[in-house]
Parts: sequence; structure tokens; C-alpha cells
Amino acid sequence: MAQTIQVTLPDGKVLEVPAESSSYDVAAKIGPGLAKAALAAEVDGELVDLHRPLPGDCAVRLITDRDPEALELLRHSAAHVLATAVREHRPEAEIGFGPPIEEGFYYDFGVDEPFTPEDLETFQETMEEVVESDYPFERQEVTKEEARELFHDDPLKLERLEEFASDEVITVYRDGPFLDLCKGPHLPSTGYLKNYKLLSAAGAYWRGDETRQMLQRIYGTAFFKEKELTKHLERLEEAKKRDHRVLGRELELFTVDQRVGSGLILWQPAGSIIRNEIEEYEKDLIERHGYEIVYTPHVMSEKLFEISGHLENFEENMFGAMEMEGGRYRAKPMNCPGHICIYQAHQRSYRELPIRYAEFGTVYRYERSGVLHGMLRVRGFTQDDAHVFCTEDQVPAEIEALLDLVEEMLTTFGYPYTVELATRPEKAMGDPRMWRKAESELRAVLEERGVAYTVDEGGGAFYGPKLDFKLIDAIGRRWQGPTVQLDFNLPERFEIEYIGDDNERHRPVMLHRVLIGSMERFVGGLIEHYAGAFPLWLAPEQVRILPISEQWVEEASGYVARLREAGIRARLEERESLSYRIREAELRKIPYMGVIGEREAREGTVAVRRRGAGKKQEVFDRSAFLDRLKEEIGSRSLD
RNA sequence: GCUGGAGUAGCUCAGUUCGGUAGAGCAAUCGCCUCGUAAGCGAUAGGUCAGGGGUUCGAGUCCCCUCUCCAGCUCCA
Repeated sequence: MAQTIQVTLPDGKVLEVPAESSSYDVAAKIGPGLAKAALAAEVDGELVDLHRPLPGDCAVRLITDRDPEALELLRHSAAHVLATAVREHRPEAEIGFGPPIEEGFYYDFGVDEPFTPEDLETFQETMEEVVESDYPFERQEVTKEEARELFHDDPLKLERLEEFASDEVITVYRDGPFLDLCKGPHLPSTGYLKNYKLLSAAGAYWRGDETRQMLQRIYGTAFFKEKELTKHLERLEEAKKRDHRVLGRELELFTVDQRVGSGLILWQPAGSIIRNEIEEYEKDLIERHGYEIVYTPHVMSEKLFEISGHLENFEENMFGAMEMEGGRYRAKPMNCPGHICIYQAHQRSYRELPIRYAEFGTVYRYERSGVLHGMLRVRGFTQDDAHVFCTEDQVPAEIEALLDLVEEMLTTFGYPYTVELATRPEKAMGDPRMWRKAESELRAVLEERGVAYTVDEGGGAFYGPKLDFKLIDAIGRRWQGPTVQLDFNLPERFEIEYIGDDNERHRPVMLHRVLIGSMERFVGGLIEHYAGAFPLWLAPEQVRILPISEQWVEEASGYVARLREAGIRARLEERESLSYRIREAELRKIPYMGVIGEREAREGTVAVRRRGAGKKQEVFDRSAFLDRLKEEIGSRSLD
């Protein structure tokens, strides 16, 4: 056996170190700074503990808090520290899983008494003690038999244990009194955990299965720098302030009424203006892109959904049947079957393709009561739905065109976005070969265009794979945005055809696409994105004109009439003191306030105060201000 | 749907400890004030205390059931 081993570093340099050295020794040899900063290492592509002996000649990349993997490591270790603390107070707690997640970590416990907010405080304090004790995270390889013995009191761990193959390496990690079945790796010791916070506790099914035991999950988050933790907590506060349910009520955008039913949105006039502006904008956009607007009924014969396969694949999400004259009807859960029927109203020639039907189609879906959430998760919603019927050859060009549409639309609303390719789910219709073909076509277009994307394995609709666009809002949250779905199945089921240039019958391909998705969800998201301060073109009330006193009401209302004549949503507000009205307009997030008093009446001007700009007012000639408003609205400016 | 929490005036919240028959601020309405950039002053009205049942001389308060909302799980546009 060699006395030394060769370690290749990311920059290509090769270090010679004694056999049995750890990544830490490598770091120390490079420099004391790195030794201090190192948290773990990637050895031959595998993430391992910093103090684990190296296997022989290998490639080593040291992980510090600057590497993206580091945060996961920190949070995973934080979860163990949490479990250590919980076990201190509730030794009988069964331990489930405790992984890092996107914004932090959680750990699931099987306890008889659910945790209270006071418990969380106690656990947070005890975590502090665990951190101060600076217990090393000790890795140990064990046999399945040994593991069974170690976890004989932990039924959840035992269940997990049985899933290991008999020859698989099983590892356990210990930090102080706490031992967990865990594949690692971890930070070197609990003392590395400095900035963390427990956030909430709630029930969670064991292994996400609602037929299984309900565990108690504690969520928390952790960061390397205190500033990052503070920033994260502030962001959570900010999100609370932007809650569309609160703003929606305050700004009178939408409401729900128990007499109407849960998950069914009533659009108030102000919200309707926003929705209508969006619809008008999109209509104009898609008509330029060769779409034709259609309308289909809200209630359709159940037979249609037998043909489409919805009854077979989607019934649990559909409203129940309505009986009438011996026939059964359903509220439509999707718009596609209706559009197909329009396509089939007469024989189609290849010369007509692609045909693009668009509808602001309202659909109804049964959603379990516990998932309903403001406008974001509802039981009735209007999709900006469209279906493109085209030949197979036309598919790439159609997808290209859709990517252009998406780009234009999202830029208008000020959303950056990411792209996901969602592939065949378990419950899927049609030939897997068609799925693969469809998936590779989507992939090809993305790659050709140089669009960065990730793959969501098994995330497709039951009838086809899809491209999902995720919006990133003003405070960095991700929302479901446009989707494009390729469908080889419905055309088969409905036996859709066109006559080709060979005078033979052919099957067209169908694309389903939404840009906005659901009006309800989109507007709910916009409320939070803009924090209720809508850009001028969307603002329900664009200008509020405020006469200084009763004396100037006539002068001011003349200007309001002029603005309204020009299509500006302007209103006069004459009651109460000026300060009162300014405050009210600010709280209402009205983009512009125009004050008219003696000076302005004399000079034919208006003193304009911009929402959020405080006392920095600007005096405009009244015509000039009108032109400026028109310009800002026309360009759909985001400022 | 499940686990936990919560429902008091349009909104935000007191009152629940110890059962004695509901209160504030904002909003609304009316009046006064005629006002120069984030709340002028006063008065009035507004509640089957989520709904139903029970215990009690008496229930917003204690017990049971139901509904709705919130957080999370699961699922999704």
C-alpha cells in the first residue's frame, strides 16, 4: 500500500498527502484560511464529510460557505440539531425525516401532543445549547442488523431501514446524545450552526401519504450569515404585507361570499378593471399572433368528457353530473373538448393549418376544501386558453412562436422567468412512444433556441408533456406561469383530421397553451407582485383630482371630465381636509394625485403628486399632464 | 379530505382568568369646519358574540355537534 496519495484539485494542481489523510488535511495543506472555511468536500464527485479519510488517489473540491451545496449541508445539520433539542424535551418522540428544503429545513416527529408555539421557543433555546456544546457529527457505517438494534425504539426509522438492500452501506450520524439514520454528509460539528430560526409547526403525513400516521413537522431556516437570516425573515414579513387576500379586501378588488361558495371568486369593479385590461391587452396580442377568439358553453354533455378521457382521468377533479331529460351534463373542467368540436364543425384542409383558437374560458374543478387559498387556489377560474391544431411539421415553428408570445407577455408585467420541461406522469394516456416523441420535440426547440431549462420528471398532464414557465415576482418567489402542452392523445380520441396535399386524411397535432394561466391566480399573483400598487395602465383608479377647498370644486371637476373624456380613469374627491384625502389616496395606491387650488386655477395647471413620492410634487400644464398619462398608459410602463 | 389553530360591529382588536346579559379605534351616516400635500371637530347608527344543541336562575365565556377561515400535509391553473 502506498504511503502517500495523489489529490487532484479543481484547478488541476496535484497535491501529495499521506494515505488516510482527510479533505481537511488537504485544506490545511493549502492554507489555514481554507482549513477554517472548509465545511465538507466533494471527492470524485461525491459530497463527503470533511474529516472522512480519502479513499486513495482522487479529485478533491473543498466546499466552503460560498458553494451552493453548502447551504443544504448547513440546513441538513440544522435539522439534526433540531431533532437533538426535541429529543431532549420529548425523549419519546419518534423521529421521521429531516431534510433541507429550498428555504430552510424541517424535521418530522411522531408525538402524542402536538407542538405549541411555546415549544418552538423552548426548542430554539435548547438548540442554542446543542450548538454551544459543539458536538462533532460522527459518521459510522453499520450493518442492517446493527442499525435495527440502534433504532429499536424508532418505528419510523425501522420502516425506512427495511427498504435498504442487504448489501447497501448504511450510515448513522451522531451529534452528542442524538443518533440518526442518515446518509450525510454533515458539517464537522454542531458549532458551525450559527444563524437559524424555527418558524412553524404543523401536521404532515408520514411519507406524504394521507393514509398513514400524521406526524408533527417543525419548519426552520438557517443561513451562514446573520444578515442573510435577517433578510430572509424580513422577506417573510414583506410577503405577509403583500398578501393578496388582505390587499384584495382593502383595495376592493375581489371578494368571496359563503352564499356563493368556497373557492368561487366575486370580482369587484376595481378588480374587474384590472382583469379587463389584461384581457384586452392579451386579445390584442394574440390576434396579432394569428389566434381566433371563440366561445364555448360552461356546461356540456358528459358524453363529451367520455370521449376526451376526462371522465376516466380527471373525474375526481370534476364537479358532479347534472341530470336533465335523461342526459348527464358536467361543468367543464377544461376548454379543449369544446375547441375540438369547433375544429370538427367542418372538414379541414392542410391549407387552413395551423388553426389557433383562443378563449377566456371559465372552468370548474373540484378542489379539496383544505387547499383553497384566496384567488390562488379556487374552484372556478377563467383560463386564457388556446389550442393550436397543426401538422407535425409545424410543431417546432408553433412552439417557437409561443416562446415569443410568452417573452413579450411576461416582460410587459415585469416578471423574469425560468422554464421547466415536465415529462410523462404515472397516470398517463396514450402510447409511451408518442410521449417520448413529444418530449424530444419540446426539448429540441428549447435547445435550438438556447433557452435554459430544467426537467420536472413525471410532471406532465395526463394527455401530454408540457413546458412550464415559472414567474419570479418582486420578492423572489416563484409562481406558475404560462404552460405549453403538446398533445398527441386528444386528436386520436376525437379522431381529428385534416385533408393533406396528397388528398389523404391526416391527424393534426394539438398544442394546449395558456399565458396567464388562470385570471384569478394571475391577478392574485399580480397583487402581491406589485404590492397592490398597480402600474398606471392596470390601476383601477388612475388619477384622483383634489380641489383644495369647495371653492375649486367646479374647476377641478372640469378637469376630471376632460381626463375621463380622454379615457383616463379619474375621479374627484372633495370631502374632508386635503391631508385626509392625500392619505386616503396613498393608502389606495392611486398612481397620481392632482391638486387644484387658487394658484393652479389661475395658471391652468395641476399640482401632481406621484404615489409614494411624498412631497416631491410637480406642477404641470393640464394638457401636458394629460398627454403624459396617455403616453404612460399606452406604453404600459411599469414605473 | 387530514392535523393543529381561530371565528366578537364593514375592518383591526378588547372583553373569556372568576358565567351576571358587549366595548374601543378606524370606516359609515349626519352636522360643524372651507382647509396647500399621509388622519380637523362633534354627534348618530351599527352586534341572534359563526350556526345549532346542551349545562345553568343566568352563557360571548363551560360542554357537544356543524360550518367557515388560517398554517401545514396531499393535490394543482
